[in-house]
Amino acid sequence: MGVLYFKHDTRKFRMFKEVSPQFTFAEKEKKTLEFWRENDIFQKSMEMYKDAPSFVFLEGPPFANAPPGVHHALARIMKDAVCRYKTMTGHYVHRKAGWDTHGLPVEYQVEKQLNISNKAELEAYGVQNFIEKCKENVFQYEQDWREMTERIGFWVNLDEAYITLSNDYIESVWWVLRQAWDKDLLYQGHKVQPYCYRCGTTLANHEVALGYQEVDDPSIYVRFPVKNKENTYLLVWTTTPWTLPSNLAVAVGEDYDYVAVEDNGQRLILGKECIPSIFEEGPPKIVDEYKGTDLLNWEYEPIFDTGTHTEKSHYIVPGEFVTTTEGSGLVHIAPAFGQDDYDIGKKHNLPFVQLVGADGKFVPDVKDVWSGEYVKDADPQIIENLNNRGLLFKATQYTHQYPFCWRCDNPLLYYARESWFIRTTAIREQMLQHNQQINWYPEHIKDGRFGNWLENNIDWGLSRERYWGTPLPVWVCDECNHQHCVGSIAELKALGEDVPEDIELHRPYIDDVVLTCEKCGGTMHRIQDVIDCWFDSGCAHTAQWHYPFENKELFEEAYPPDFISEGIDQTRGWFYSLLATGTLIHDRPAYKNCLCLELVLASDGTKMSKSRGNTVDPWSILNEQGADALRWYMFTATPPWAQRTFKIEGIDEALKKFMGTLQNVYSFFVMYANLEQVDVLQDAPPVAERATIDRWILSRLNTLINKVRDDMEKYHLTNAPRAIETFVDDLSNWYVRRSRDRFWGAEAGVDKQAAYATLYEVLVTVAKLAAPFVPFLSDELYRNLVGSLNSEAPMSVHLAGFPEADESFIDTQLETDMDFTRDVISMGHAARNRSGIKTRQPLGEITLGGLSDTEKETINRLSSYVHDELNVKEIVFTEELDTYAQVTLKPNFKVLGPKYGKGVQAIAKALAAADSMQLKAELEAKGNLQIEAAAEIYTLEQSEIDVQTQNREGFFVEVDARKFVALSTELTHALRLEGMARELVNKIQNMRKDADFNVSDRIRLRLDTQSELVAEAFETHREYILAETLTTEVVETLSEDAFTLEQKLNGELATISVEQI
RNA sequence: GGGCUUAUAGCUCAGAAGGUUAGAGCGCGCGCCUGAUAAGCGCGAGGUCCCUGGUUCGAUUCCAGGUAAGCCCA
Repeated sequence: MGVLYFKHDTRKFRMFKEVSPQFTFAEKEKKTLEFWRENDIFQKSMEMYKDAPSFVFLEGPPFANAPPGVHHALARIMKDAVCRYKTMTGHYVHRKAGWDTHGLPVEYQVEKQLNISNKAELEAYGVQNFIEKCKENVFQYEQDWREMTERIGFWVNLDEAYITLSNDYIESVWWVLRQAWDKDLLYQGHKVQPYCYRCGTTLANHEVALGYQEVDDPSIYVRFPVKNKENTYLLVWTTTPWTLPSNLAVAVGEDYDYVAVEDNGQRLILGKECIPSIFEEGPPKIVDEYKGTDLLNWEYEPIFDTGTHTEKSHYIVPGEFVTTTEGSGLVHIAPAFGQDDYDIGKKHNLPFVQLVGADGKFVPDVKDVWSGEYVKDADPQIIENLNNRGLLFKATQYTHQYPFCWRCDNPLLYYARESWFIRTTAIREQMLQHNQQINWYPEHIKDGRFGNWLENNIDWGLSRERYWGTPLPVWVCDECNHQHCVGSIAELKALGEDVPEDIELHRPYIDDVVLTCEKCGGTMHRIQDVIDCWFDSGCAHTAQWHYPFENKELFEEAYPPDFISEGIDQTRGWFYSLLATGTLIHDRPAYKNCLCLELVLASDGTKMSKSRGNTVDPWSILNEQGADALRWYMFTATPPWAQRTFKIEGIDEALKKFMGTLQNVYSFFVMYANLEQVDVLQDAPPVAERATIDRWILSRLNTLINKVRDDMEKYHLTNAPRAIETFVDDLSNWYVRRSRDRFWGAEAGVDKQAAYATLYEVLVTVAKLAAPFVPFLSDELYRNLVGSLNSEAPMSVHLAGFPEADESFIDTQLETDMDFTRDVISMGHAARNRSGIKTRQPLGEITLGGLSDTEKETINRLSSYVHDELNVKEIVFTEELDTYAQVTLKPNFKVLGPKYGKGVQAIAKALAAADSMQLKAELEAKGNLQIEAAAEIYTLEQSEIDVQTQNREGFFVEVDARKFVALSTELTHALRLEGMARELVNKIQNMRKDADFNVSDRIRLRLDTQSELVAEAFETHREYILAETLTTEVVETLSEDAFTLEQKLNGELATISVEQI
């Protein structure tokens, strides 16, 4: 590894690099990127902490089959700030990049690209060709991702990324599955799942959620003839007529009331509460009543031929899910379709009748005309058939939410399929325990959304009947049905026949591998399924290291990862899959800190989507305003876990408000330090000897350091930069504004040196504090400020340590005092505004009222700021509040509430009714006052009373809740002269600028006026005017080239000429 | 339908172990400044703290029930 430090050999006075006023942040950032690249700054930042405590960030792998959007940028920015902060606080930060590659979304894209729409066409195209296309597809936009990642400043190890399609990764996933197998947690079962016949696959839950649509389905009531009860029918409701041929039972609610009613000479059995919704034209005659339990085991005639079975079927069973809020209170049960149905079937040992094939069509066994028909198309025929046979009672339409395949938009069928499962229910308790050990940001995820999800855990349906994924490594013996789960490539080769040395662990290659059965010596073939790609990424904590085949030590150190961060939608996705696998194989939490990110909405507050056309291309921002502005906006506008509406104006604001201000303070500093040739490292006075305002800003700075560190340790990535922003505003608009003349033109000396040293220290520290958030700008500042002076310092801010507060600089009292003083000044400004007298005109006196003794002291101590800011000669305190303000007395509720309870309201009323000034006088005279309220006498101490002030008519007074600031607007002749002098300075300065003089140019000045006031002002304040304007000569005549203007000064005329010397 | 979250100024957000005059930035209006400024500064107007009940001397804050929005799940 190369040099870590700046490369100066000598320490002598150095200039800072000039800061050009012509720039764009985006351009400057590109140069910084180059610097990082050329000097391997990222690698160095890892290298230098090689032996430091490690901090492991685990990257949630994105798919590179679509270009990255702003929400990806959000995630990467958050991840980066944490990693940079951890690096700067002395950690070796693992941050391997990762790519997610498997899964149905990829297959779907490739199918579209190849114009394939079902499995048969795909098989015809060739599985091998198909998966090769998938491989290409998943890296289609990798370059975009890399470029965005780099440009945005996300330091992540892209060159050693883990990739879920690699053999190494798959092998680790196999190993994980084998662990589950050995613990008997991997099993084959039957489960009703949402199934798309077109795609030929079951869908994961979150996929189902993508496709709910409101549709009209048939809603029919069917008569099931009851056995042994003449002319009696069960009235059964369904919205899926196509499942009726597979009906095997009817469920009732045991506690519900049922009735037999007479209808057209027939007796119909139905739920009592269902009568109004079914018989809209009027209630029928009730001829009998039953409890649900009375109906149990009643048998009925099958309405379709379901074949012959040994198991009993077609009778009434109890069902907890039965409701009477819709339907008839009698629920049709077809165990092959619907989870509740399946469970009932299992419980009551019903036969399993599935008259629908995997292609979504009725199987040929169905004797009726709709054999071979797609089930949804058969609905009308079935209804007609029932009608013809007199079994249909009523048919209407029913509008409800029904899931559709998000890929092909076909309705999903709930359909029992053979599937492989991980018995996560067996490790639920451990998962819950581990969840308790995770720090969630925001906290409520732990016991809210995520905790609830874990509580309701069901076994993980793992298998997918697809092509592009990690193959499920289970082989089955053709002879004896023995099953075996392979856990490594070595094992595969040991058990397999002629396994190619470089076998690729994907279909179709892996399907060709035949194993020899350990039990019977027979031939074993792999089951055809691949696994849920959530399982892939869920193994990342382990598989990214190719553990346990490699990196054993590294893994031990790196598990569990310290930090992950993804969208909150990953609660049931990656957050869960990591925890499940982590619990399964390591029985430890899978991560320590999880930062959940909320959705990024478009500027109109709706979801960003391509179809709406309201997406934002990150590049449009990166090229325009730059990465730092985007980052700053992301951090400060909204907490990461709150939904944000993405507004470009917000980025402009970040640019102006924060970056612009910081940049300006920085260029101000560099400009004058160079101009005045100040060696800031030389003779920096001890802090205790510096000016009050220096000590103030240094106190603020060190308080800020504590705050930022504290926030960052708690992953409050919004509070920290917001605090920095406030600080920078104070720095610019108070420290620099109030100290400007100490930097420019002041005599060399301790105070000037102190000002430069202070501002320098502050800027360097701010650069470091801001480095995790705005890595570009902060590095530029740092490199110029530090690199120009100090050859011993690390060559980038990202190699420098994070600031640590020097507690001895923190003076909380001073900070509070300054706040108070600024508050008074602000009120003074308001009063001046009202008076309409501009700040440049000095005023004689300002009167402050309502201040405590300590507050008066504070103002006295910091009086120079009040004088300067408000341009007043004297500060006067008064006790006569009522001269300037209306005064009311209020009880101090916080104190008196607990003391008198109900009495406070009465006291408040009494105080309001009484004469405030009289009471106040009494209070001041005696130290307390007595008041009668609600027939009781209360004695109130001074501390129990709040004296409040309100504005009294009069435009020069500014009042807040308890104090006021009043300006004396009387102008004496002396004040007028001084105001005029400042007016002169102002005009001359403007002329210097208009004439394009350099800041440090000395000038000759000519003043020609008939106004006695102007002439007198000039004479009286001659020295001041000349000094301010760098005038060395005042002359009667000037050359013709001199810049001359006729000016109006507070209404007086004068002709002013200036000329460079 | 269930779970979780959110609701404070036109917009984006702070905030308060419950205390009676609720803050900031942007935007808007007025003014100032124009030799640090992708300009800056100051000041001002702008609020039923979503609604309804309850607890309390006192609720925007706590509790319950609604309403609306979002996410997740059905």
